[in-house]
Parts: sequence; C-alpha cells; structure tokens
Amino acid sequence: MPRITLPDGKLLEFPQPVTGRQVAEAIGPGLARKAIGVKLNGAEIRDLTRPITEDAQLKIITANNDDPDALWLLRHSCAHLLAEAVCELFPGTKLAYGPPVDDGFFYDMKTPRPLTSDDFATIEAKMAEIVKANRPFTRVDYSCETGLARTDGDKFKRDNAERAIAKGATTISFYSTGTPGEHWEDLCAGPHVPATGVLAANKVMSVAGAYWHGDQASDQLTRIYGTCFADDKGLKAHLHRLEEAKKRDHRKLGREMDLFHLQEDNPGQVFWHPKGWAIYRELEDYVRGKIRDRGYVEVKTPSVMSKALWERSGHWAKYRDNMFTTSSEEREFALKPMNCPGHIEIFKQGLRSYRDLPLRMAEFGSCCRNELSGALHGIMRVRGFVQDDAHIFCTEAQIPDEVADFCTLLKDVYRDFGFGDDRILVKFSTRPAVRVGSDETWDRAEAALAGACKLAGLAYTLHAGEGAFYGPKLEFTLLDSLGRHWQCGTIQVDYQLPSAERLDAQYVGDDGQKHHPVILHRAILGSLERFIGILTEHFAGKFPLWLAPEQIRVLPITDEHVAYAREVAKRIHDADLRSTVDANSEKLGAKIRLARTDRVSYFAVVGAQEVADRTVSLQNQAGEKLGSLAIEALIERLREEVADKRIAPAVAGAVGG
RNA sequence: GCCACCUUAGCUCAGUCGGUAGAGCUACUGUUUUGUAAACAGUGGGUCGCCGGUUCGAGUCCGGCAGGUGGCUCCA
Repeated sequence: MPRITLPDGKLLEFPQPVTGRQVAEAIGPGLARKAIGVKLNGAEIRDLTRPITEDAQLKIITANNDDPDALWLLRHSCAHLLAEAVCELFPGTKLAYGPPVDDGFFYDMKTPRPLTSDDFATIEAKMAEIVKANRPFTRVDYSCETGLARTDGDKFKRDNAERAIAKGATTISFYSTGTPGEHWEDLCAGPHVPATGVLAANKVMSVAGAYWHGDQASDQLTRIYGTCFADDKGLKAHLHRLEEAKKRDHRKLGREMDLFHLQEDNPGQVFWHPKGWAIYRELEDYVRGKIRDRGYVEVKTPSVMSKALWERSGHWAKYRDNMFTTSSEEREFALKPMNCPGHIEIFKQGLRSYRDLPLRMAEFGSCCRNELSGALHGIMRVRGFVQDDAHIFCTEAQIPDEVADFCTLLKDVYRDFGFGDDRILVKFSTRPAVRVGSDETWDRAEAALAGACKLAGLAYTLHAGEGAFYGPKLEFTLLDSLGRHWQCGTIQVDYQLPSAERLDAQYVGDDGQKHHPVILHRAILGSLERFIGILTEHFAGKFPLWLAPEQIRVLPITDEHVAYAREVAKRIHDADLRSTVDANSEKLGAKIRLARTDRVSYFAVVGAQEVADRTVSLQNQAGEKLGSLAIEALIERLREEVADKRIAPAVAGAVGG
C-alpha cells in the first residue's frame, strides 16, 4: 500500500505496488509520456517500470537540460547506445565500464582495432538507427549465480558482477535495448530511460586511452567520450560552449597576445615575453601587498638544495620521482619541488619563542617538478612554476584564527578578480585511514578548518578520508566564466614536517619548554603560471585594466600626429600605466581593428583636432566610444580604474572577437 | 610514463595516384597621409619535427625517436 508524496506535497495512495509510470499516469497522461525515470526520496533514481513497494517521496524525471538527474539518466543510457553501436560495428569488442560524467559519459572498452575520430560518423549513424528504432530498455534480474554465469569469458563484466555482489547486490541485472535474448544487452545496475528514442540529442566527442580500474599495470582500454542532452537545443548550447572555450584557450591567446612561449627542447618551462611578464609582475606585486597587510614576512630560499635536506624532510623517499636532481663534487642536490623545507630552515635559525608565533613566512617560491610528460598542459601544468606560497608557524591553539584569517584573505583576493562567493567552491578533506597523529589532534585540526569556513561564510563539500597523511586540508576551486572548475588555493595543517622525526622545528613555550610548532601550508593563487592561464581563459584575454599588458594604445591619424601621440603615451607612461603608440602608416580603421584584435584595453585616437585641443578621442576594447578627454582627465580615469581593479561587466557573458 | 591522434613559412591551413612545395594573414620595401574594425603594389620567407628504411624518385609509404593535443595516472 505505498503512499507516494510528490514534490508539491500532494499525497497519492495506491492499493498495491506501483511503477513510476503508473504514478505519472495517475498525475496526467502528458507527464507519463514525458517521464524518463523517477527519483525516490531525493536519492535513488529508478526506471519507470520498476515497482515501488514502500511509502516514498517521488519526483518524476522528465527529459530536461536543466535537471542534473535527467541528464544523468540520459547519459547513462546513451553510454549503452554507444556501446551497442560499437559492438555491432566492431565484433569482438569487450565492454568494461560506461558511466555518466560531467558534461556527458564515456565507455571504456577493448576493441579489435584502435578507434579514431574517423570512426565517429559511422558510430553516430549506427546510434541514430537505434534511436530511430525506439527500442525499450528492458531490465532482467538474475540470481547472482546465473548472473555471474552470464559473464563467463568476459573478464571486465565478470569483475563488475563480482564487485556488485561483494557490495551486497542480491541480483545481477542486465539491460537489453529491446527484447531480452533477441537484442543487444549489457550487464548494468541501471537505471535507464524507457526507450532509445529519447536519446536523439547525442554526440560522440573524443577517444582516449584509459586503464582498467585506473591502474597502470592493468589492461589498456579505449575510452570513447560522448554526450547527450534532452534536446538539440541543449546539445547545441553545449557545443557552442566548447567552441567558446577553444577560442579563449590560453595557449592560443598566449601566442596571439605575445604573452609567453614554450619550446620543444624545454618541455614544461615557460618563456615569459614582456607582455606576459607585465601581468605576472602585476599579480606578484598585488599578492605581495595583500599579504604584507596581513602580517606576513617574505623570504627567498635556494632553488638547489642538498639531498640530505630532502632526505630529512621525507621528500627524497616520497617525492623523488618528481624531483630534478643534479650533482657537484660528488654531492647530490635537487631542485626544490616545494618551499616548506627551506622555510623551516629559516625558522630554525636562532632560538624561537612562543612570542614569535604565529610566524607567517611567505615566498614567491620557484619550484621545479619533473611531471610526467603526458601531464603537461600549456602554462596550466608545467615543470617550472612559482607558488604564492607561505607557511604559518603557529601553536595548535592558533590554528582556528589563522585558518579563518586565511579564508578571509583568500576571499578578498578572489573577489578582486571577480570571483565572488558563488564562484568559490571549497573542498574539505579529512583524516585518511593511514595517518600520523592522535585522533584528538585530528579532531581539533578538522574542527578548526570547518569553523574557519563557517566564519568566512564559505560553504564546503566534505571529502572524508582524502586528507594528507599529516593533516586535513581545504582546497579552493574557482568557477570561471564558462562554468569550468579550477583548483587554486589550499591550506593544509601539518604536524609532521616540524616534528622531531622530520625537520625538528622548535620554539620555547611560555612554560620554558621546547615545543614543535604546527605548520599551515597555504597558497591563494596556487601557481602564478596556472593562475595567469586561468585568468586568460576566464577573461578571454580581455584582462581588467589593472592586469592588462597593454592598457592603452595611442593611434595617430597621420604622421603629423605621431609626435603628439608619443607625448600622450609618455605622459601616461610617467603616470605608471602601460601605453604604446601605433605609428604605422595604415589608415585609422586598420589601426583600430588591430588594437581591438590585440585586446588592448583602451585606444586613444589623436588627429588634428586632438592636437589643437590637447585631448584624445577615447574608445574601449568593447568598441564603446567614450568621447574626447583632456590628457589629465584620461590619466585620472585610467588610474581610477586601475585602483578600483574594475572588471568589465561583460566578462561573464559571451566572448567577442 | 601509458593509449590514440597530430607535427608543411612567424601564424592559420591546402598539398590528388609517390614525380623536387602553395594560399591567406604577418614581416620587409615602395606608393598612399589616411577620422573610428582591413589602402594598393611588390619582395622576402621552407633541410615539409628529427633519424633511418623502401624506391630511379618520399611532404606523401614503412620503422624509430622527439614534441604537442585529448584522455588515463598525477597535480600548483
């Protein structure tokens, strides 16, 4: 006698177990036609055809691009569609695993020959056929024994079935797209949409390699990525978003805007050009000012340090594969991959008192990590980079305040780049199974991190068990203008490195005894390189004025006005702004076009009129004409915008040329 | 590092069946002196990523290597 509560609070009672479809029909025939699944008690998504025996809160899921549950269901089902098409086109294909993921789904499989993007059209055509046939997804449950037997000879599916049983499954389910025994089937827990017909808005996106269970030592599989939406409109919008992302790719903009380059003989090392370096220095100076106001001191530690230090710190044992090493006069050294040991060595000079704590030691630390070649990506993932790093040496009692202060600072900084609270995601990772330190210590450290988030008004998602072995951590992710996630800041509580077993940092407490401080490792931007990459893509190269490499370009109309243009540019330059002059002999239209495609923030046209009036005719990157201004007024205006760190309102919107 | 794919002028890209390489933009030179998104003409520019092989002949076919791209793994 299930009693079904609908999202609007309405209660439906049924005399016997009902299916989701029957509930939908009870509400209305239109809804029943549109329904693709149900969600029970806000948690479990189910097929429309599975019986509901208990009282439940129930949501009918319809194909809707704005409903994550609907997309999840569509994509999970579409993975089957893809798998069926591939199995049919490439007999001998062995299926492994095909879940929905952000923005789509993938299916890992072992195919008789490597698949390439040339195969996509054929696969999509086959998928379209299956969609057109509109065959029902049909579930059949077998006993564990029978289910297992059905996976005989199929290593991956057998493994999946065994795992399901180990996790407590009482039956093994298969889904057929059509009539069981007649049509294609796949071992799957479900749920699925009612029929293949609702999966029309799909696309095969890419092919890549993957390992079975993510294990390098295991089978190498082919992973095909695809996506599916409720309708063509959703799919088109998604593809459009990808196009936009491609247009603002920092590797493309970096070249076009002459910000930096990478070259073949130095993989993962960035050559910063003058314009890119202008942004870099602006960022560094900005952070330097911010942390100075918060009581940090800045230091600089060596790039090359002896193996002995890395052995004591534990890096040699744990991190060696990622370290560049070198030797001199038969001693081994390593390029520093992290700044912490250097900072502790500074802390250890002289005798520290509890009165010195908290000691906030910052460094724009140049780190080298020998990342796997396949992991490198533009300037986002490199082998040489600079962290806006700091280590806070404090007592355990000081952790809550220090973490709270850091969260406030971090929010403050992110806001200056236009990332408000709604664009900051916090991940809170707690104690892992293998860890050092007492449970009481962990309790306190975790409470401090959670409390600090609350104090700073930051909501977090809990990732239980994902902390470092030496302490819990917060990780801060930014949501950019295309809705993509970038992990930037972090703060980690560390009891290990300062301990007697490691680098043995000590201070004298108010009890006259020696104690080990706690260290908070923290960064806000993460790495300057990655952060500039993120900003480049977020702003599509149209940086806010305070960061823009070329803040204003003066455009003389004819040669006669070049001298005045240079004078204007010099005045702007003397006011600590970045200006240039386009003295080429092109027509004004061409100069304007170039200024705009170069993404210069402002350009100032000067001709006979402006020379006579000692003014400029100003226009911004967006193409808005801002009228004529005296030189002083122009400088004033630019300086104000820089000081305010103003961000163009258009940033969150579409990208222009 | 692993899997798949890619690599032709500074950039974006063409190059058919294996027959000695082409466009647009850029750069340079000249003419033009221009008023809010591209003036005109001319000239440069290439060991087709590198090494080897097959062939009378390789940008093109084969092998190896390097780098890049998308993933996996890892991560600031």
